[in-house]
Amino acid sequence: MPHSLHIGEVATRTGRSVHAIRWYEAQGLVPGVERDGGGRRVYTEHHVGWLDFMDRLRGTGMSVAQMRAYTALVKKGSGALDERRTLLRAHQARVLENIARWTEALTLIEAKLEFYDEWVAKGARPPVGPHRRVWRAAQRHRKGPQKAL
Amino acid sequence: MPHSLHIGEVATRTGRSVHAIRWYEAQGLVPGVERDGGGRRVYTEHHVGWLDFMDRLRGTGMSVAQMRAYTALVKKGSGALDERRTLLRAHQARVLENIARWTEALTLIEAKLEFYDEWVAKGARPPVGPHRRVWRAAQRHRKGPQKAL
DNA sequence: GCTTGACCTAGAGTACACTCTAGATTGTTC
DNA sequence: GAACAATCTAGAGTGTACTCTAGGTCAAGC
Repeated sequence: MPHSLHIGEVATRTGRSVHAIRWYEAQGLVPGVERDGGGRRVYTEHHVGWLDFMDRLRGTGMSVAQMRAYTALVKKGSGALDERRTLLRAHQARVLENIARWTEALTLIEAKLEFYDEWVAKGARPPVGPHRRVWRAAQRHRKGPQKAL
Repeated sequence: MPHSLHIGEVATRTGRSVHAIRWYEAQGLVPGVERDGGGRRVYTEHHVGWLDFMDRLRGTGMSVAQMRAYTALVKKGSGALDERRTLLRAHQARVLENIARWTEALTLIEAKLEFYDEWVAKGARPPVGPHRRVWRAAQRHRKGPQKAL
């Protein structure tokens, strides 16, 4: 007998607004939501876990459209396992790429901060030495246009 | 004598559209753009570098409003060095947080993929063992609501 | 049985960051 | 000097992901 929850509790537990949870359901991102006699949505722990996972996907830049596709595959059951794997692996690759991109940008930001620190310490703009070297090395890795996230 | 560029070349070099570059300028994100006799924007290598840096900031989730603030400080010159550092350090902290968040999500995605791999290999849904352990460990790290990016 | 709070639906509104259109001007090439 | 490409301005339109409003229903406590 799974303990059942109303939407308000789910909102508290997942840290999302009631509106957002209903909107997610309308977008096809929350399968298996039952209703009680009065027409109110009834959730279980399972839904809380699912919503948390959805947040992980969203929080790593997966679009709602892709989350919808993934959710649809999960609804299909074990027949769509391969497709589920493919979708998730594609996302994994994107996450890896993004971590790499963010890490590279971090190096640049750190170099700039060191440059500023030196500037403040010396009271004069330092020669653009190591800072600029880091920068140019980073530029070389930029093959083409980068889409923002 | 810095080689000068028109907006089209800058667009090609930075991988952004001509529209986007003009829009960035209108948003106060590109200081020091001169005009030629015919009213056309004239850029130098320096602007290309600046735009690339702006892309790094955008690509790591800095909002246009914050980029505008940073650009304004740069325009002010060495008097606003401290504020520049503060702003950039705050962004550095956000980038670090995000890398951590993405890395954590990656672990989860990997666990789910392993679970799927096992499922496919065995032909039956495996007991939710190590996969679920990783998951729960990750859940414990989630203190509260997480904003998507 | 009446108030109060949580819930319901449908749809409008918002924030952000572009992206594109229209109509005009400028510079170059034949 | 005509054609054509590239540029200009002002402003409208787009996509994404919510976020909120309006107007109503339902259930529990007094």
